[in-house]
Amino acid sequence: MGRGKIEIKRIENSNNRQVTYSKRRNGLIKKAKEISVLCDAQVSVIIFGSSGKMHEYCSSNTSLVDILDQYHTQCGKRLWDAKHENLSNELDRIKKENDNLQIQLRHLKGDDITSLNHRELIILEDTLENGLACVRDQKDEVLMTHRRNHKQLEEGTKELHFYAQHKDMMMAENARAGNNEYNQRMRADFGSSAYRVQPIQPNLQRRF
Amino acid sequence: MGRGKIEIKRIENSNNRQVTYSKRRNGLIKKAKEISVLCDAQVSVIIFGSSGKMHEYCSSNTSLVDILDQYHTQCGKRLWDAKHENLSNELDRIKKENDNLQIQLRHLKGDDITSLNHRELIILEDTLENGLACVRDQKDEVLMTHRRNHKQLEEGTKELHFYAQHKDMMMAENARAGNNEYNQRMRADFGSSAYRVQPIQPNLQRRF
DNA sequence: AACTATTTATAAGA
DNA sequence: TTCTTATAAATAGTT
Repeated sequence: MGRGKIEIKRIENSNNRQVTYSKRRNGLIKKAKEISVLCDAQVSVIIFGSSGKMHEYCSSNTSLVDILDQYHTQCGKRLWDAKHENLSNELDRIKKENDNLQIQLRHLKGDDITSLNHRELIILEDTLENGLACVRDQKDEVLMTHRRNHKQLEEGTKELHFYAQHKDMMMAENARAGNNEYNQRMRADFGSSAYRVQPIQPNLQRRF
Repeated sequence: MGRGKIEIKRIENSNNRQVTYSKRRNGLIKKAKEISVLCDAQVSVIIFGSSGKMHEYCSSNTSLVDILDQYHTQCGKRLWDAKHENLSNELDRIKKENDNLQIQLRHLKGDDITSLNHRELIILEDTLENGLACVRDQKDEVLMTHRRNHKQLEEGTKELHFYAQHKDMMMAENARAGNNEYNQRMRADFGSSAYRVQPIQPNLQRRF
């Protein structure tokens, strides 16, 4: 449609090609608009020229995302690349796993167990008994550790009292002998952190 | 371009609209092919008619996915990224929930509890005791139901024996009296499923 | 689905 | 690029 007929094959003259591209691109988009209005159709046209620049048309009653959604629904092709598919599958898998865990958890808490048979109830009971035993052991363990710490603390205190008494005696004796250097060393030793009584830690207090 | 000029607005006659759609759709796709060949362009055309059926053209040197990738690169519009992001977020959320459940579950089974403090151990112990109580109640319940069923079965059997004895007596008596019609009816009655002893169901047997 | 009178698109030239 | 215009192509209405 023009001054002369042309063959439909790549236009070798780059200038001509660019001009034709520009004209026909407008024509194509005009046609797309027309069909969408005349026939109430949803149309998407995306064109990249050889320069790489993009031009797009999408009918007014919709959006490219809508159209691609429909595309996906209708032909089942996996446009939403591998990433999407993988994510989607993993989500499904994890949701199922989640449901399973929820059920197990409820069973262990004694909920929703009316559907279980005798064998399953026995397994559940065993699991709970075992868990309970472990928890009680651990509770004992924590208690013992606490007692041990407490005892050590008391022994430390006794020792401190012993040294303190000792110090008083020695200092009194040395004061009489005029040995001031010794007194200073003793003061320094007993003032150091190694012999200082630590208060019980607040978080330990809270635990018991 | 036809016998008469038309206004570019929705064709109200549905038959005309359908015909025009079909013609113009072919025209559009032909034009798309031509521009892609003549000008070395990448073209994608997607059309949904009012019936909802899809038609598609994509230039031969490429694919829709390629074109959408380029679209994405070039205009930075998110298109399906929003969806991707949603999926990704949900996946993270559910994974976290899953981890939590796994930890709770392990704790209830008595695993990984060395990090728990005394207060937490007590809560865990309570939960386990409560669960155990529920499970034992349910076990009892199942057992009682079974016993009740068993008893009913036994009573049924006794009853059957009574009728069977009764039948023998009656038949003997009637045989002496030559009443064959009565005997036949009795045999039919006691042979019917209503009085047949049901075997204990295999799945019930397996449960106990 | 074919036909065809007309309209529309566009190739080549300016 | 844009305008012009001769001509090819598309298509509206008809059969």
